[in-house]
Amino acid sequence: MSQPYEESQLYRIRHSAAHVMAQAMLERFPEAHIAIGPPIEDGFYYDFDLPRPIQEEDLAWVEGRMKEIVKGDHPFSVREVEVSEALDLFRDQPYKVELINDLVHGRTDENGKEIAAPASKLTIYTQDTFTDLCRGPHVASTKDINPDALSITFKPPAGAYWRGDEKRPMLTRIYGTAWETPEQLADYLHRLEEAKRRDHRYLGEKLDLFILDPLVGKGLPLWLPKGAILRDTLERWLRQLLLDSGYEPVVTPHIGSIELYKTSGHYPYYKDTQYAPIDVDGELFLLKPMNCPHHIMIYKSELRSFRDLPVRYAEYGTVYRYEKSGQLHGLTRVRGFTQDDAHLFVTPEQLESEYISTVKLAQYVMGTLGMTDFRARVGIRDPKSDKFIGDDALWETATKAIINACEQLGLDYTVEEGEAAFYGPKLDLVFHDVLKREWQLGTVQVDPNLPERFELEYVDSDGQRKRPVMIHRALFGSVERFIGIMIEHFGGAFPTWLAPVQAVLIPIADRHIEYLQGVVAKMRARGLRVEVDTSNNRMGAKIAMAREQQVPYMLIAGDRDVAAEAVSVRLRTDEDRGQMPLEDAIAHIVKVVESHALDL
RNA sequence: GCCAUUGUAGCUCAGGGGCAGAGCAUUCCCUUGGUAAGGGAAAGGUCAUGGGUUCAAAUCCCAUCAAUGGCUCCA
Repeated sequence: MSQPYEESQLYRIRHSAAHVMAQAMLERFPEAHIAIGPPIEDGFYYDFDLPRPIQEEDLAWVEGRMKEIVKGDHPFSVREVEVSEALDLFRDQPYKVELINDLVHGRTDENGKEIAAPASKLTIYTQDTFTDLCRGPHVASTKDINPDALSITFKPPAGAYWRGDEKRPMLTRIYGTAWETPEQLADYLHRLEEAKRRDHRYLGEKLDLFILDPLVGKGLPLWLPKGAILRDTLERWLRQLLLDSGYEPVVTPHIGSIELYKTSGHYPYYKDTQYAPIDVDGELFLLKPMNCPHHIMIYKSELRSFRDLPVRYAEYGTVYRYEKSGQLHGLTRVRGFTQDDAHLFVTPEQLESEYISTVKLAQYVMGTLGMTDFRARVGIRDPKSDKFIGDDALWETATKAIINACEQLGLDYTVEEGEAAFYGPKLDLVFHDVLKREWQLGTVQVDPNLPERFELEYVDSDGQRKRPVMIHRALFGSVERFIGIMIEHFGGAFPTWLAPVQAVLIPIADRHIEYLQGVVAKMRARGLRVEVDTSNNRMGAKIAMAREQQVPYMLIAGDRDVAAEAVSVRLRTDEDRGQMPLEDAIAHIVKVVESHALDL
């Protein structure tokens, strides 16, 4: 288990399967050019430059042919060749020639990564009739690939730029998946199904949470009442938490003068993702792409004493960013979104402890929601890039403060170069969702640069004017994205305190409706969100529908319950709690809601 | 934005040059049923939009718009 993926048998199987796919593809498309085909998580792919678009029939044929080749028991043989021989071997394959030249001239490897030294020898692997430039490793023989644990038709073909560069040709990428046993393949396909069932776009519609309407505009979600109450509940909770933690709410407008963003330095960095400026009487305004400059101006509105610090301003700030149409995706990638944004202005001495308590707050918030599968990523600047402003000393102390905080918090963190914000280094909490995709949610950033640019000051105890440090932080990141991820995390079965409908009251016959309407009044008076199902369905159908909607509690009432001032309690988990006195049932649900419990 | 695919009722989808279809949802009627969907009827459509080919287009062709899977980028 501790063996790295790259050294595992599964990795070899997938790498070898990619070669088998390339062989079959070249049989189907003899004039195709082949690019690269590495193993990836859960499978492999190979990129091709094809003479025509690939059809489903082609994929089916190639998959069938792959299984034949695999059964053929062809050994994978490796041979070391001179550069000249390699160039000759692959003279009809321009992508391979480019790879060879980059390797021998010591520029980059097949992944586009820089390499330390030029390669003097190259290796080629051959199975059956197919030879590929490859560093290996491979399985001994094609028979080590289980034909019943192999599929390339499970996923549609995709476009991919040669070497990931949007200026280079668009190739056709064919994904495959391969496992050691058919059971593992079935398991994987089942996982994909499960991910589909949890997809927030599917659940968003099924649970009436939000819609995206082309007439409104793409990437601009509309929150339906049920989605809005969930969002509002989440926002109110965090707002109160922030008030309790010494934050002050502020409110800022949706557009701002372009001069503001030129001063902050945002303008050149965000140019590509901004909407065109709005001309108002000859003055240019931008739809707000971020909130920080506005909060800075609030800080600047009066002279600050060291006694005032830390100043903590929080806002649900809606920002607008132009995203290319192809990358819009449900709630997780939109063009107008709301950050749970806050900016803390602290003295250099306060930085570390304030930073630590901010990260702790983020951990508390995620812990309460039961979303705890995180990794910590420290993003520092890439010294070779010009994407980062400010001088080295400021960056160094800011970066040190973050690393120190991580150490003190005992976080398991990685440091990644080039991942910083343009104004300072940051710690991102990267969440792993059910598909094992990574999402940056919370971020806590140290910014020594904007205080410089805006000439922020405070008067210290010695009467001297000094420069504060800023912390930019968001715990959810984007409320839209966060809720999208939350929908998938819970599969729509939200903790009771967040569930749009917390209980459905189900009468067994119409004569029980009146009793349940009394129950509704009582529960609503306790702040619960409940509904009576007065539809003309049988009880079984009402239960099925409440289950579909993932309503946590179903309170059923018939003659026996009315007579006993009780309800029969059933949970969305199918657990039957039996008859409970009405007051007990209500008290239990109120307790679950107020404690933000994850269990019912 | 780029490559590929798709767009038919509110939703999920069938149909594929010659009368517009089903299930669920909606409305109404019957049924009043004790823990995963009782029965019947009605209503619902410029087949994404615009142009073209044809005696005839939802169906074939072109363009546009949107969605989906990827790539690149990102909260």
